[in-house]
Amino acid sequence: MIQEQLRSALAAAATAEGLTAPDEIGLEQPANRDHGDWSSNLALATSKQAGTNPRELAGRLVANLESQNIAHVEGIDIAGPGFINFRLTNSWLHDVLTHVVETGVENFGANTANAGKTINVEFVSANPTGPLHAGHGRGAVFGDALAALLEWTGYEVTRECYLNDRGVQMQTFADSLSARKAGNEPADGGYMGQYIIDWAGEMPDDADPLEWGYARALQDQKDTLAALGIEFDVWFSERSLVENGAIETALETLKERGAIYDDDGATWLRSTEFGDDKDRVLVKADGSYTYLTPDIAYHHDKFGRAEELVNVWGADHHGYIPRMKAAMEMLGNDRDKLDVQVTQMVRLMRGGEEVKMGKRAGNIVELSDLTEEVGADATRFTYLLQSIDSQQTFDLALAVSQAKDNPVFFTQYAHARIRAVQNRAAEAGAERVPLKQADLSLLTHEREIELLRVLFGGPEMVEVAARERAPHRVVGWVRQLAAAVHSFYQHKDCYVIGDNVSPELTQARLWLIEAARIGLAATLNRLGVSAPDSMWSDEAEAAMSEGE
RNA sequence: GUCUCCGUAGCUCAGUGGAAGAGCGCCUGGCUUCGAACCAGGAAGUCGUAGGUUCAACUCCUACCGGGGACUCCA
Repeated sequence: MIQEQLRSALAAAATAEGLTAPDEIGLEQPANRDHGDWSSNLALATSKQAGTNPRELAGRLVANLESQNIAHVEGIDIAGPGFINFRLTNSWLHDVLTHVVETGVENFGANTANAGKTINVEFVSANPTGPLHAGHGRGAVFGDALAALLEWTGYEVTRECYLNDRGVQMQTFADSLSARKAGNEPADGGYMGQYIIDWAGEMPDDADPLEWGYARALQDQKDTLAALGIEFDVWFSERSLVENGAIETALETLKERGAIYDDDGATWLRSTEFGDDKDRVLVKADGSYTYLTPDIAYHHDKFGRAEELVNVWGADHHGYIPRMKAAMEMLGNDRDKLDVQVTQMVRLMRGGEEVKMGKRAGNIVELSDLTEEVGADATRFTYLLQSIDSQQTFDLALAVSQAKDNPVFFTQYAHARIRAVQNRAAEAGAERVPLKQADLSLLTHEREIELLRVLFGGPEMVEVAARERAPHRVVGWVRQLAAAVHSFYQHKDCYVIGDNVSPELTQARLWLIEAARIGLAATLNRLGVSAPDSMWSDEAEAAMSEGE
């Protein structure tokens, strides 16, 4: 690709000047087009080494670069403190179009940087004692999109959900169901939601409340997740850790390593020795485990199944990270291979007013209600709009609006518009010729070039987004591509078919929009959002054709 | 008090040490020939404050200010 060409040319120029170029020569696409298509800081980075000022060094480097006659380069300037700016002919972007079409929707943006590596992404992991709420939704969609993003870079990904299916909260849940079944209020600290009453009503008389309730809650969560297109490869039961002795084994191992001690009748983990701010109880004075203990065994188990682990946790669990990392280190795992992604809170708004109440669960809004109200596509896309590091305001009214201030609509509409043009071309008899026969050099309009420029950035976006564990970057990019599509589509000089458009130009533009469509569809697919061929609902379409 | 996330345009938020961004809102313009749920242009910034590192800091480091969250032998 173009970067490699430019980098090797820069490296050669540096060598000719007797300089040692940095391992990674700085090269970027300046935001400001006046600064050329590509810009390098090589002279700035090596001027000290050269013992001269950056601009003078840049002058010598440019003289050398010009003598190299680099492909696609039509001019090299020196700017500012000593940047070397390359101006390129459009031909380099025409190569991009070909490349995009060749990779197709399946492989657009994909790379193999992590091929052969296994990674386990654990997310949701909500107690199986009730429905998922809107807060879970953010972690659920983030985790699923992150998993897809990691697959995009070659990882073999396991999507996993941990089930806290033993312990006191399960008993509390069962007791609450029993109480409601008997027509009583749950005891203090019990589950008070309306769903407990509903479920108690469904529960057969002879059912074991704990087992029946567990199955009921789990099914509810699975249905909610399925409606969002989320499926797990592994549902990992905490009970299995008791049954196979993994918890006892982990405790034994920690004991052998001197990582635990007894005090006050309880067993403590020396987590302060590995970065925690206090030691943690593993076995309480009454002999039962704390929440942490099975979880340690669980994470240790995951390390046996994947090279790298990612956990998606809510902000309320951030304090839990140091003790888990400490425990993993004490069990001989690489703490840096456990990456915990923390999602900040979500506020739900509807037309400027905060939404706090759900239909069934009372003081929480259920994820299933949210999905039903705004649809799976808008739910996913909206959750993914922002970095998980920022608190989010999720506006339900905006998510369903059919206007460009709704990013979901704006982006999907770009895909539908391309389909509309392609259909119109087909109706007009403009059959797309094979790519090799199309004259892409006709694509010179500013809007066309901008589209190609954005498409070029796709693969790098994927690299960065995966490295940063940041699906929201994918969303940002696809919105940018959608904007470029709308801008191209709208421009009077950029019609794909028309009396003023030569058949050759029509062909080039048909391929251009197909490339853009590939970029949109590939990216939306990875985000788990559909790339529709039409924005009209079936009913609206039916109504229209009846009206004709 | 400790930990953590956030602080960038009026609002909601992007921003990978390199030359300040998007959408909304506001102002202006664009469908009597195409494809206006859209597009184009404009106004709007002490990047919380103060230091430090660097040729270069919104970005890294330190301290402070303001806001959210977490700090159980709960889960």
